[in-house]
Amino acid sequence: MDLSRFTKRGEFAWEVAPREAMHVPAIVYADEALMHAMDEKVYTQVTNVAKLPGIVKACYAMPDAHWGYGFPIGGVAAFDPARDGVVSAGGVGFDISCGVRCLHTGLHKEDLEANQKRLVDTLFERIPCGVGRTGPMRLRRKELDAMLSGGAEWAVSCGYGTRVDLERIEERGCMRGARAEEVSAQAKDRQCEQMGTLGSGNHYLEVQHVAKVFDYETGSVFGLSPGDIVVSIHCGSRALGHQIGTDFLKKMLAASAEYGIKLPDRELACAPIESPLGQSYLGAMRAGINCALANRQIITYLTRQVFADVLPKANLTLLYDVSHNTCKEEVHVVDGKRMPLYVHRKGATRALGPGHPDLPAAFHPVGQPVLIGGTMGTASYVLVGTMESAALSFSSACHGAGRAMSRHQAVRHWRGREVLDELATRGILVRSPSMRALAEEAPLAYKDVSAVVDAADRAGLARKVAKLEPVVCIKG
DNA sequence: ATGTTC
Repeated sequence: MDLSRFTKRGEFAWEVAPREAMHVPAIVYADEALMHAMDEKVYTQVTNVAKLPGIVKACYAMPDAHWGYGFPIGGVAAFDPARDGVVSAGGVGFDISCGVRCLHTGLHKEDLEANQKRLVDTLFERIPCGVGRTGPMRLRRKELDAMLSGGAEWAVSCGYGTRVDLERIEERGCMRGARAEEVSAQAKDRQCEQMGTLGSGNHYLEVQHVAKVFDYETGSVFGLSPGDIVVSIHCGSRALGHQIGTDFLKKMLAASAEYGIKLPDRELACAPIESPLGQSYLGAMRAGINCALANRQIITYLTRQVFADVLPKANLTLLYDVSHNTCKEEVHVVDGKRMPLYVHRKGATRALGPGHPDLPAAFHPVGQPVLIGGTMGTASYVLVGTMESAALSFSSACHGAGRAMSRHQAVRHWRGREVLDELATRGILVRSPSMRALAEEAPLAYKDVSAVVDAADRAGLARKVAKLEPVVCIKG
């Protein structure tokens, strides 16, 4: 990316002052090396979003930002409903409420040694993954609607976990204000057999060990010590979220003209928050959030069954479950005034600081666990939310490594079998229904997740707590 | 991300 258009604001923040139709500045958080390597499209997209009606304060890009549909992936933007602020389907993304859930196992690295192969094979056998795979249940319309209203709370009421799990899920497992009736029949039909499935692309289930702890005090509050075994699940709302995105993009494109919104890019199609279409999308999108929360809860249930068979000593309890593709109503301070805003986070993790009322009591002294998914060959990180991120990024941080190479390029560079074998020599056992998917997801097709996390840490978006390294990975 | 292109 050409840096000459940015003004440096400290070592890790780069600002574009409002120009042309921009209402607010655009700010990218990254170090100089990540800035140089960053997709040129991030500049175009982050400055385009700054032109949308009702945007407040600034449009942000996280250190892992790259080219997305309309908004960059790694983008954060907040809109004021009282000043014609908008909601955008492309600002949430197609995989509504894609997120990461991390589970303690109570096991230590040595406990795995004799069972690693059996564990990966059993997980692969029992956890449906890959394009179009169906899950362990088929929901009738009424049950599906209950799921869309209830999220993980619904899943627990069906026996997929306990109420203790809900405490450690964003929104306590249920996004309020969901409107199942705003979700199309097509979206529901596509989803009815997909609950409890991982999906494809960068989605995965990994068994990881805590390779390093940077902050022992917070690590102890999070229950993370060196050598501990954890399970991380990265997936979202499957076909349902994708269909909601497709349905509403079409409606928003037609409506943008009707509402007199001048779009800098058709992909930024949106509707005023206070309009019937804006409210309809928010209701459907919240139903999509509940679908993702329920999905991760059911996958957790399946994972617990696998551990009960393979490593019965294990006890899987939630550290936390947090999304990185949402639009949520939150109160933030802008120009010294507290106001309700609609915060879009697309490939950006909510990262609440210490004492925030939306956090469970256990996290009040330190802040929210911020779960950063890596690639199958590298590392994942657990960060903790800071007080200063409220002013820096509407309490948001990065979400992963971010792609450095397109899927198409990756397939030309590597063969899936090579990737699999190379990882196996490093002690990482991977299973996937698709060799092509493994080539697409080759670790080197991603940016260096450690550099991304360091930049987020140094910028003050969130602080490093622990580094997780994979042992076993199920990839869609 | 996605019944990997209505």
